[in-house]
Amino acid sequence: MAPRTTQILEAAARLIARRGVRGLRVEELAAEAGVSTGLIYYHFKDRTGILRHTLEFISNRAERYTTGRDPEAEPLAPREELEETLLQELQDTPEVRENSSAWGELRASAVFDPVLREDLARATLVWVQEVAALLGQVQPMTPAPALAAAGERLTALLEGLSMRWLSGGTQLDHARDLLRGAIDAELALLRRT
Amino acid sequence: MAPRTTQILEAAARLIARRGVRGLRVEELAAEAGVSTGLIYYHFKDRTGILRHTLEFISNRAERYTTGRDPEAEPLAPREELEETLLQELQDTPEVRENSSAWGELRASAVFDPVLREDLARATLVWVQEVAALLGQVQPMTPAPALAAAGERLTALLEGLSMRWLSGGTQLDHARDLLRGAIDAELALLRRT
DNA sequence: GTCTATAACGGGATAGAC
DNA sequence: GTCTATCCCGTTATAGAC
Repeated sequence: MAPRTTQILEAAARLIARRGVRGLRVEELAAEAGVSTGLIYYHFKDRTGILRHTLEFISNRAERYTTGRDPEAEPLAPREELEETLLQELQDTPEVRENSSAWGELRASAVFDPVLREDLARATLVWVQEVAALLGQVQPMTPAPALAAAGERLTALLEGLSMRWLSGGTQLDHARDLLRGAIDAELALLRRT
Repeated sequence: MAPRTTQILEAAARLIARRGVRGLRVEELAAEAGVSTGLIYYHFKDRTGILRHTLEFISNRAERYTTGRDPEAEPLAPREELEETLLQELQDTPEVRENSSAWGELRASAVFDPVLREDLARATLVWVQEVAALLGQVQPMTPAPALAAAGERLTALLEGLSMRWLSGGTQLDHARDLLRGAIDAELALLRRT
Protein backbone atom coordinates (compact mmCIF):
# COMPACT_ATOMS: atom_id res chain seq x y z
CA MET A 1 0.00 0.00 0.00
CA ALA A 2 1.36 3.37 -1.04
CA PRO A 3 2.26 5.79 1.72
CA ARG A 4 -0.32 8.24 0.46
CA THR A 5 -3.14 5.75 0.81
CA THR A 6 -2.14 4.93 4.37
CA GLN A 7 -2.06 8.60 5.16
CA ILE A 8 -5.58 9.01 3.81
CA LEU A 9 -6.88 5.99 5.70
CA GLU A 10 -5.39 7.21 8.96
CA ALA A 11 -7.09 10.53 8.43
CA ALA A 12 -10.34 8.75 7.60
CA ALA A 13 -10.19 6.77 10.84
CA ARG A 14 -9.59 9.96 12.79
CA LEU A 15 -12.41 11.74 11.07
CA ILE A 16 -14.90 8.92 11.40
CA ALA A 17 -14.14 8.77 15.09
CA ARG A 18 -14.78 12.50 15.31
CA ARG A 19 -17.76 12.96 13.05
CA GLY A 20 -19.04 9.53 12.31
CA VAL A 21 -19.50 7.76 9.02
CA ARG A 22 -22.48 10.00 8.46
CA GLY A 23 -20.44 13.10 9.09
CA LEU A 24 -17.54 12.14 6.89
CA ARG A 25 -17.08 14.73 4.13
CA VAL A 26 -14.72 13.86 1.37
CA GLU A 27 -13.49 17.42 1.17
CA GLU A 28 -12.82 17.47 4.89
CA LEU A 29 -11.03 14.17 4.59
CA ALA A 30 -8.83 15.65 1.89
CA ALA A 31 -7.92 18.56 4.14
CA GLU A 32 -7.22 16.29 7.12
CA ALA A 33 -5.00 14.06 5.03
CA GLY A 34 -3.32 16.97 3.30
CA VAL A 35 -4.28 15.86 -0.19
CA SER A 36 -6.85 16.80 -2.78
CA THR A 37 -10.29 15.33 -3.20
CA GLY A 38 -9.36 14.23 -6.67
CA LEU A 39 -6.63 12.01 -5.31
CA ILE A 40 -9.00 10.35 -2.91
CA TYR A 41 -11.39 9.43 -5.70
CA TYR A 42 -8.46 8.29 -7.76
CA HIS A 43 -7.45 5.79 -5.08
CA PHE A 44 -10.78 4.73 -3.65
CA LYS A 45 -13.23 5.22 -6.49
CA ASP A 46 -16.11 6.57 -4.42
CA ARG A 47 -17.35 7.26 -0.93
CA THR A 48 -18.21 3.64 -0.25
CA GLY A 49 -14.75 2.62 -1.37
CA ILE A 50 -13.29 4.92 1.24
CA LEU A 51 -15.44 3.32 3.93
CA ARG A 52 -14.62 -0.21 2.88
CA HIS A 53 -10.91 0.37 2.95
CA THR A 54 -11.11 2.23 6.22
CA LEU A 55 -12.92 -0.68 7.83
CA GLU A 56 -10.21 -3.02 6.67
CA PHE A 57 -7.53 -0.65 7.87
CA ILE A 58 -9.14 -0.31 11.27
CA SER A 59 -9.58 -3.97 11.91
CA ASN A 60 -6.00 -4.70 10.94
CA ARG A 61 -4.85 -2.03 13.29
CA ALA A 62 -7.01 -3.39 16.11
CA GLU A 63 -5.48 -6.82 15.68
CA ARG A 64 -2.07 -5.28 15.95
CA TYR A 65 -2.63 -3.48 19.20
CA THR A 66 -4.50 -6.42 20.63
CA THR A 67 -1.76 -8.87 19.82
CA GLY A 68 1.25 -6.69 20.33
CA ARG A 69 2.65 -6.96 23.82
CA ASP A 70 6.01 -5.92 25.12
CA PRO A 71 8.19 -9.02 24.56
CA GLU A 72 10.26 -8.02 27.61
CA ALA A 73 7.34 -8.37 29.99
CA GLU A 74 6.61 -11.75 31.47
CA PRO A 75 3.83 -13.63 29.78
CA LEU A 76 0.47 -13.04 31.40
CA ALA A 77 -1.58 -15.71 33.05
CA PRO A 78 -4.42 -16.78 30.72
CA ARG A 79 -7.06 -15.16 32.86
CA GLU A 80 -5.22 -11.85 32.88
CA GLU A 81 -4.56 -12.01 29.20
CA LEU A 82 -8.23 -12.54 28.49
CA GLU A 83 -9.25 -9.69 30.70
CA GLU A 84 -6.63 -7.38 29.34
CA THR A 85 -7.49 -8.17 25.75
CA LEU A 86 -11.11 -7.29 26.29
CA LEU A 87 -10.58 -4.28 28.52
CA GLN A 88 -8.17 -2.87 26.01
CA GLU A 89 -11.17 -1.82 23.97
CA LEU A 90 -12.47 0.28 26.82
CA GLN A 91 -9.77 2.87 27.23
CA ASP A 92 -9.82 6.57 26.73
CA THR A 93 -6.91 6.84 24.34
CA PRO A 94 -7.19 8.39 20.90
CA GLU A 95 -6.43 5.14 19.13
CA VAL A 96 -8.99 3.08 21.00
CA ARG A 97 -11.60 5.79 20.78
CA GLU A 98 -10.99 5.99 17.05
CA ASN A 99 -11.21 2.28 16.55
CA SER A 100 -14.25 1.87 18.73
CA SER A 101 -16.29 4.66 17.30
CA ALA A 102 -15.34 3.82 13.77
CA TRP A 103 -16.20 0.21 14.45
CA GLY A 104 -19.56 1.16 15.88
CA GLU A 105 -20.26 3.40 12.94
CA LEU A 106 -19.41 0.74 10.46
CA ARG A 107 -21.50 -1.81 12.29
CA ALA A 108 -24.45 0.57 12.21
CA SER A 109 -23.90 1.43 8.58
CA ALA A 110 -23.70 -2.22 7.62
CA VAL A 111 -27.32 -2.63 8.64
CA PHE A 112 -28.26 -0.59 5.60
CA ASP A 113 -25.28 -1.13 3.36
CA PRO A 114 -24.81 -4.72 2.22
CA VAL A 115 -21.43 -3.84 0.75
CA LEU A 116 -19.96 -3.47 4.20
CA ARG A 117 -21.43 -6.63 5.65
CA GLU A 118 -19.04 -9.22 4.40
CA ASP A 119 -15.91 -7.50 5.63
CA LEU A 120 -17.51 -6.78 8.94
CA ALA A 121 -18.64 -10.35 9.44
CA ARG A 122 -15.17 -11.62 8.68
CA ALA A 123 -13.50 -9.20 11.06
CA THR A 124 -15.99 -10.08 13.77
CA LEU A 125 -15.34 -13.78 13.34
CA VAL A 126 -11.62 -13.32 13.75
CA TRP A 127 -12.19 -11.42 16.93
CA VAL A 128 -14.66 -13.90 18.38
CA GLN A 129 -12.30 -16.76 17.70
CA GLU A 130 -9.46 -14.95 19.34
CA VAL A 131 -11.49 -14.45 22.49
CA ALA A 132 -12.74 -18.03 22.40
CA ALA A 133 -9.15 -19.24 22.21
CA LEU A 134 -8.23 -17.18 25.25
CA LEU A 135 -11.22 -18.55 27.12
CA GLY A 136 -10.04 -22.03 26.21
CA GLN A 137 -6.71 -21.31 27.82
CA VAL A 138 -8.39 -20.28 31.03
CA GLN A 139 -10.73 -23.26 31.06
CA PRO A 140 -9.06 -26.08 29.15
CA MET A 141 -11.14 -29.11 28.26
CA THR A 142 -14.19 -26.96 27.61
CA PRO A 143 -16.13 -28.03 24.50
CA ALA A 144 -15.49 -25.71 21.58
CA PRO A 145 -19.11 -24.65 21.08
CA ALA A 146 -19.34 -23.42 24.66
CA LEU A 147 -16.19 -21.40 24.16
CA ALA A 148 -17.47 -19.95 20.93
CA ALA A 149 -20.75 -18.93 22.55
CA ALA A 150 -19.00 -17.24 25.43
CA GLY A 151 -16.71 -15.47 22.99
CA GLU A 152 -19.65 -14.22 21.01
CA ARG A 153 -21.42 -12.96 24.09
CA LEU A 154 -18.40 -11.20 25.48
CA THR A 155 -17.56 -9.47 22.24
CA ALA A 156 -21.18 -8.51 21.59
CA LEU A 157 -21.45 -7.15 25.11
CA LEU A 158 -18.26 -5.22 24.56
CA GLU A 159 -19.71 -3.64 21.46
CA GLY A 160 -22.82 -2.71 23.38
CA LEU A 161 -20.85 -1.22 26.24
CA SER A 162 -18.61 0.69 23.86
CA MET A 163 -21.60 2.31 22.26
CA ARG A 164 -22.99 3.32 25.61
CA TRP A 165 -19.69 4.73 26.63
CA LEU A 166 -19.24 6.64 23.39
CA SER A 167 -22.78 7.91 23.37
CA GLY A 168 -22.27 9.29 26.84
CA GLY A 169 -24.65 7.07 28.76
CA THR A 170 -22.10 5.05 30.71
CA GLN A 171 -18.89 6.11 32.41
CA LEU A 172 -15.78 4.35 31.21
CA ASP A 173 -14.85 2.92 34.62
CA HIS A 174 -18.32 1.61 35.06
CA ALA A 175 -18.28 -0.04 31.68
CA ARG A 176 -15.02 -1.72 32.59
CA ASP A 177 -16.49 -3.04 35.83
CA LEU A 178 -19.47 -4.39 33.98
CA LEU A 179 -17.25 -6.17 31.51
CA ARG A 180 -15.19 -7.72 34.29
CA GLY A 181 -18.40 -8.95 35.86
CA ALA A 182 -19.44 -10.54 32.61
CA ILE A 183 -16.11 -12.32 32.32
CA ASP A 184 -16.66 -13.72 35.81
CA ALA A 185 -20.13 -14.84 34.90
CA GLU A 186 -19.03 -16.51 31.68
CA LEU A 187 -16.11 -18.30 33.28
CA ALA A 188 -18.33 -19.54 36.08
CA LEU A 189 -20.70 -20.88 33.48
CA LEU A 190 -17.93 -22.62 31.56
CA ARG A 191 -16.70 -24.27 34.72
CA ARG A 192 -20.08 -25.90 35.11
CA THR A 193 -20.18 -27.17 31.53
CA MET B 1 -50.70 14.31 20.15
CA ALA B 2 -52.55 15.06 16.95
CA PRO B 3 -53.30 12.11 14.69
CA ARG B 4 -51.21 13.66 11.94
CA THR B 5 -48.10 13.76 14.07
CA THR B 6 -48.50 10.14 15.06
CA GLN B 7 -48.91 9.23 11.46
CA ILE B 8 -45.68 11.02 10.60
CA LEU B 9 -43.78 9.42 13.45
CA GLU B 10 -44.93 5.97 12.49
CA ALA B 11 -43.71 6.61 8.99
CA ALA B 12 -40.42 7.93 10.34
CA ALA B 13 -39.89 4.77 12.39
CA ARG B 14 -40.57 2.64 9.35
CA LEU B 15 -38.25 4.66 7.20
CA ILE B 16 -35.42 4.78 9.69
CA ALA B 17 -35.66 1.04 10.04
CA ARG B 18 -35.44 0.74 6.28
CA ARG B 19 -32.87 3.35 5.37
CA GLY B 20 -31.23 4.40 8.58
CA VAL B 21 -31.06 7.79 10.20
CA ARG B 22 -28.60 8.91 7.61
CA GLY B 23 -30.81 7.69 4.82
CA LEU B 24 -33.88 9.47 6.10
CA ARG B 25 -35.01 12.04 3.53
CA VAL B 26 -37.60 14.49 4.62
CA GLU B 27 -39.24 14.40 1.25
CA GLU B 28 -39.41 10.64 1.32
CA LEU B 29 -40.83 10.80 4.82
CA ALA B 30 -43.53 13.12 3.59
CA ALA B 31 -44.46 10.69 0.85
CA GLU B 32 -44.46 7.73 3.21
CA ALA B 33 -46.68 9.56 5.68
CA GLY B 34 -48.90 10.92 2.96
CA VAL B 35 -48.35 14.55 3.88
CA SER B 36 -46.29 17.46 2.59
CA THR B 37 -42.79 18.39 3.63
CA GLY B 38 -44.06 21.75 4.79
CA LEU B 39 -46.27 20.08 7.36
CA ILE B 40 -43.41 18.11 8.73
CA TYR B 41 -41.33 21.21 9.28
CA TYR B 42 -44.37 22.88 10.78
CA HIS B 43 -44.68 20.18 13.42
CA PHE B 44 -41.08 19.26 14.07
CA LYS B 45 -39.12 22.37 13.23
CA ASP B 46 -36.16 20.65 11.58
CA ARG B 47 -34.57 17.32 10.81
CA THR B 48 -33.17 16.88 14.30
CA GLY B 49 -36.61 17.58 15.73
CA ILE B 50 -37.96 14.72 13.68
CA LEU B 51 -35.29 12.41 15.03
CA ARG B 52 -35.80 13.44 18.63
CA HIS B 53 -39.52 12.88 18.50
CA THR B 54 -39.11 9.62 16.68
CA LEU B 55 -36.78 8.35 19.38
CA GLU B 56 -39.34 9.24 22.02
CA PHE B 57 -42.08 7.63 20.00
CA ILE B 58 -40.11 4.45 19.56
CA SER B 59 -39.20 4.02 23.17
CA ASN B 60 -42.77 4.58 24.27
CA ARG B 61 -43.92 2.03 21.80
CA ALA B 62 -41.28 -0.46 22.97
CA GLU B 63 -42.46 -0.04 26.54
CA ARG B 64 -45.95 -0.76 25.42
CA TYR B 65 -45.22 -3.97 23.66
CA THR B 66 -42.90 -5.06 26.41
CA THR B 67 -45.43 -4.42 29.13
CA GLY B 68 -48.59 -5.35 27.33
CA ARG B 69 -49.56 -8.93 27.91
CA ASP B 70 -52.82 -10.64 27.35
CA PRO B 71 -54.70 -10.21 30.64
CA GLU B 72 -56.47 -13.50 30.00
CA ALA B 73 -53.28 -15.51 30.09
CA GLU B 74 -52.02 -16.71 33.40
CA PRO B 75 -49.24 -14.61 34.89
CA LEU B 76 -45.80 -15.85 33.96
CA ALA B 77 -43.28 -17.13 36.44
CA PRO B 78 -40.64 -14.44 37.09
CA ARG B 79 -37.96 -16.35 35.25
CA GLU B 80 -40.16 -16.75 32.17
CA GLU B 81 -41.23 -13.16 32.28
CA LEU B 82 -37.62 -12.00 32.35
CA GLU B 83 -36.68 -14.23 29.47
CA GLU B 84 -39.69 -13.28 27.44
CA THR B 85 -39.18 -9.58 28.00
CA LEU B 86 -35.63 -9.75 26.73
CA LEU B 87 -36.24 -12.17 23.89
CA GLN B 88 -39.08 -10.03 22.67
CA GLU B 89 -36.46 -7.72 21.20
CA LEU B 90 -35.07 -10.50 19.07
CA GLN B 91 -37.97 -11.34 16.83
CA ASP B 92 -38.39 -11.02 13.12
CA THR B 93 -41.59 -8.99 13.11
CA PRO B 94 -41.86 -5.61 11.42
CA GLU B 95 -42.46 -3.78 14.67
CA VAL B 96 -39.49 -5.24 16.48
CA ARG B 97 -37.25 -4.86 13.49
CA GLU B 98 -38.28 -1.24 13.23
CA ASN B 99 -37.72 -0.54 16.86
CA SER B 100 -34.41 -2.32 16.98
CA SER B 101 -32.88 -0.81 13.94
CA ALA B 102 -34.16 2.63 14.73
CA TRP B 103 -32.84 2.24 18.24
CA GLY B 104 -29.45 1.15 16.97
CA GLU B 105 -29.35 4.03 14.54
CA LEU B 106 -30.20 6.54 17.19
CA ARG B 107 -27.65 5.08 19.56
CA ALA B 108 -25.01 5.35 16.87
CA SER B 109 -26.07 8.85 15.95
CA ALA B 110 -25.97 9.98 19.57
CA VAL B 111 -22.24 9.36 19.61
CA PHE B 112 -21.85 12.40 17.39
CA ASP B 113 -25.00 14.30 18.15
CA PRO B 114 -25.22 15.58 21.73
CA VAL B 115 -28.82 16.62 21.18
CA LEU B 116 -29.91 13.01 21.13
CA ARG B 117 -27.92 11.89 24.13
CA GLU B 118 -30.14 12.96 26.95
CA ASP B 119 -33.29 11.34 25.64
CA LEU B 120 -31.41 8.19 24.84
CA ALA B 121 -29.83 7.98 28.28
CA ARG B 122 -33.20 8.40 29.92
CA ALA B 123 -34.85 5.75 27.78
CA THR B 124 -31.97 3.38 28.46
CA LEU B 125 -32.24 3.90 32.19
CA VAL B 126 -35.93 3.05 32.21
CA TRP B 127 -35.22 -0.12 30.34
CA VAL B 128 -32.32 -1.16 32.57
CA GLN B 129 -34.41 -0.62 35.67
CA GLU B 130 -37.23 -2.67 34.27
CA VAL B 131 -34.89 -5.58 33.65
CA ALA B 132 -33.27 -5.16 37.05
CA ALA B 133 -36.70 -5.33 38.67
CA LEU B 134 -37.47 -8.55 36.84
CA LEU B 135 -34.15 -10.00 37.92
CA GLY B 136 -35.04 -9.06 41.48
CA GLN B 137 -38.21 -11.06 41.21
CA VAL B 138 -36.29 -14.11 40.10
CA GLN B 139 -33.65 -13.73 42.78
CA PRO B 140 -35.20 -11.90 45.71
CA MET B 141 -32.90 -10.61 48.46
CA THR B 142 -30.22 -9.73 45.94
CA PRO B 143 -28.56 -6.37 46.65
CA ALA B 144 -29.79 -3.66 44.32
CA PRO B 145 -26.38 -2.80 42.80
CA ALA B 146 -25.88 -6.39 41.71
CA LEU B 147 -29.28 -6.36 40.06
CA ALA B 148 -28.56 -3.08 38.36
CA ALA B 149 -25.24 -4.35 37.01
CA ALA B 150 -26.82 -7.51 35.65
CA GLY B 151 -29.56 -5.42 34.07
CA GLU B 152 -27.05 -3.18 32.40
CA ARG B 153 -25.09 -6.11 31.07
CA LEU B 154 -28.11 -7.93 29.72
CA THR B 155 -29.49 -4.88 27.98
CA ALA B 156 -26.11 -3.88 26.58
CA LEU B 157 -25.60 -7.41 25.34
CA LEU B 158 -29.01 -7.32 23.76
CA GLU B 159 -28.12 -4.15 21.92
CA GLY B 160 -24.94 -5.76 20.70
CA LEU B 161 -26.71 -8.90 19.56
CA SER B 162 -29.41 -6.88 17.83
CA MET B 163 -26.82 -5.03 15.83
CA ARG B 164 -25.17 -8.26 14.78
CA TRP B 165 -28.48 -9.69 13.80
CA LEU B 166 -29.51 -6.63 11.83
CA SER B 167 -26.15 -6.26 10.15
CA GLY B 168 -26.41 -9.83 8.98
CA GLY B 169 -23.59 -11.37 10.97
CA THR B 170 -25.64 -13.49 13.34
CA GLN B 171 -28.74 -15.58 12.75
CA LEU B 172 -31.75 -14.67 14.81
CA ASP B 173 -32.10 -18.08 16.46
CA HIS B 174 -28.48 -18.08 17.36
CA ALA B 175 -28.73 -14.63 18.89
CA ARG B 176 -31.66 -15.82 20.97
CA ASP B 177 -29.67 -18.81 22.21
CA LEU B 178 -26.80 -16.57 23.14
CA LEU B 179 -29.09 -14.29 25.08
CA ARG B 180 -30.62 -17.19 26.96
CA GLY B 181 -27.14 -18.34 27.86
CA ALA B 182 -26.31 -14.90 29.20
CA ILE B 183 -29.42 -14.91 31.35
CA ASP B 184 -28.31 -18.24 32.79
CA ALA B 185 -24.87 -16.89 33.46
CA GLU B 186 -26.15 -13.75 35.14
CA LEU B 187 -28.63 -15.58 37.32
CA ALA B 188 -25.97 -18.04 38.39
CA LEU B 189 -23.79 -15.12 39.35
CA LEU B 190 -26.57 -13.45 41.32
CA ARG B 191 -27.21 -16.63 43.21
CA ARG B 192 -23.65 -16.55 44.45
CA THR B 193 -23.83 -12.92 45.58
C1' DG C 1 -0.06 10.30 -9.03
C1' DT C 2 -1.55 14.57 -7.88
C1' DC C 3 -3.76 18.95 -8.30
C1' DT C 4 -7.49 22.67 -9.48
C1' DA C 5 -11.73 23.81 -11.02
C1' DT C 6 -16.25 22.87 -11.72
C1' DA C 7 -20.18 20.20 -13.07
C1' DA C 8 -24.17 18.07 -11.33
C1' DC C 9 -27.27 16.89 -7.98
C1' DG C 10 -29.58 15.96 -3.77
C1' DG C 11 -31.97 17.44 -0.14
C1' DG C 12 -32.95 20.74 3.90
C1' DA C 13 -35.54 24.47 4.71
C1' DT C 14 -38.86 28.51 3.87
C1' DA C 15 -42.51 31.63 1.86
C1' DG C 16 -46.94 32.31 1.05
C1' DA C 17 -51.55 30.73 -0.53
C1' DC C 18 -55.51 28.31 1.10
C1' DG D 1 -53.00 22.97 9.87
C1' DT D 2 -51.86 21.83 5.43
C1' DC D 3 -50.20 22.32 0.74
C1' DT D 4 -47.31 23.89 -3.45
C1' DA D 5 -43.49 25.89 -5.21
C1' DT D 6 -38.93 27.05 -4.93
C1' DC D 7 -34.60 28.69 -3.22
C1' DC D 8 -30.03 27.62 -2.21
C1' DC D 9 -26.47 25.42 0.01
C1' DG D 10 -23.42 21.50 0.77
C1' DT D 11 -21.56 17.49 -1.21
C1' DT D 12 -20.20 13.98 -4.36
C1' DA D 13 -17.91 13.10 -8.29
C1' DT D 14 -15.45 14.13 -12.72
C1' DA D 15 -12.58 16.57 -16.39
C1' DG D 16 -8.45 17.94 -17.62
C1' DA D 17 -3.91 20.19 -16.74
C1' DC D 18 0.61 19.16 -14.79
